[in-house]
Amino acid sequence: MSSKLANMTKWLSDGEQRLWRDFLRMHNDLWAVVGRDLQTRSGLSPGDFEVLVHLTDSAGHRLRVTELAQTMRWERSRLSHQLTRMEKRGLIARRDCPEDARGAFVELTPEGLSAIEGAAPSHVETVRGVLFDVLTPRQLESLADVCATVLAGLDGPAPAEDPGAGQSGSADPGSSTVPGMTGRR
Amino acid sequence: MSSKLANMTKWLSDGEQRLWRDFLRMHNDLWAVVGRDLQTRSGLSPGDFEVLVHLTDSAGHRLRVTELAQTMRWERSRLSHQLTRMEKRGLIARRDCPEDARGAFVELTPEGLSAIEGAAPSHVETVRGVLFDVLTPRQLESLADVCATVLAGLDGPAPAEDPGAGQSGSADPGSSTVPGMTGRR
DNA sequence: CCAAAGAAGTTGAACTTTCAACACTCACCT
DNA sequence: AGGTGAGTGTTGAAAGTTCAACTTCTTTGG
Repeated sequence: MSSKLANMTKWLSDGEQRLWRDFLRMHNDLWAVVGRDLQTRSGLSPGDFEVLVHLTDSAGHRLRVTELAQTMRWERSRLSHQLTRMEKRGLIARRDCPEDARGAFVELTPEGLSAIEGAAPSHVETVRGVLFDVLTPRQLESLADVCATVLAGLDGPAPAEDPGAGQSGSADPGSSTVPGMTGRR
Repeated sequence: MSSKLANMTKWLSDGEQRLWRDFLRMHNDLWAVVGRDLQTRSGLSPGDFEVLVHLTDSAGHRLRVTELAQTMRWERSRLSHQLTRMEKRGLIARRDCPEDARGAFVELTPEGLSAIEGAAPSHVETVRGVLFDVLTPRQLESLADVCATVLAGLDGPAPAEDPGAGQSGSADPGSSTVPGMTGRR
């Protein structure tokens, strides 16, 4: 038996392992704080808030369901359930789409608008408190750099196959009033 | 009197907003890849894997439930449900605790051990592929620094101003064979 | 024009996570 | 003793997520 060549794993070093755990834990704890703040101070779940953010950011405060799902990187089904719950609470409304009878618009209601306007200040404060206020400008720069690099690695690493993955222009017109999120789970 | 001081929000700048979104997206996408790999290549959920990691790391391959929950930062209830599912699949076993009749041990079974041994190589490979292979040593250093700072801020957020932010002994005996995680969700 | 393929959204069932009890045991106090 | 308060772990229901159909409409190609 030629014992070693084929499947040796290059394990993580101690430092790598610590970094990986810390990285996960950082997000975990940070997100827990932010999510709890949102929930308790505004009665919105992170999912609620994210939907409202994207609607607020969009022209006419309305979006096609699929477009919203792609922006949020949620499955359409998950979003549909979420929208049903939010519709029940009056935060959004569904509208028929004249151009494509299969489709539907999601529209921000006045209630939804005031909900996010009420939630945003405290949310921003929390985000500052856990991230922007504790890191130096240099650290923030590094973090931005790391994020960009990792995301680039995830978006375009066409390894060997899978023709249908091209996500080209990262059209993310970060715009108006309220800070954004991207889900978890 | 300065009229409008009370409730002005200091919003996020464009750059801050972009960083915040990218940060969340980075974790999101990265975690999606890692989780999917785990699930499809080993039949283990991230939760399964994390439980197994911590049991593998512990003396005697057994831990008290609360200890495990604290390490993982899961609620006891969530862990209990998770353990029930894993017990059904034979990955772990529950044992009575002689010292404290209220308590219980969770123990790694042979099946659990071989499950994680089978899963680990591919998992490590994936983690390298999305993180350690795409970042330079300098970037990794920065990231480690950022993680440490943010975590310190979350752990000991002395509400008022605290000049000497203590770096207490974060006793994390990162030890044996397998890389760790910390749960999402 | 019509059948087949495909896209948009929704739905129901299974699964996971959260939340609020619950049962049981321990530790302390008089 | 014996009562009370706290700690350990489990449970059931509600909320949220995933997965695989399914319905409806659009597009494509003969």
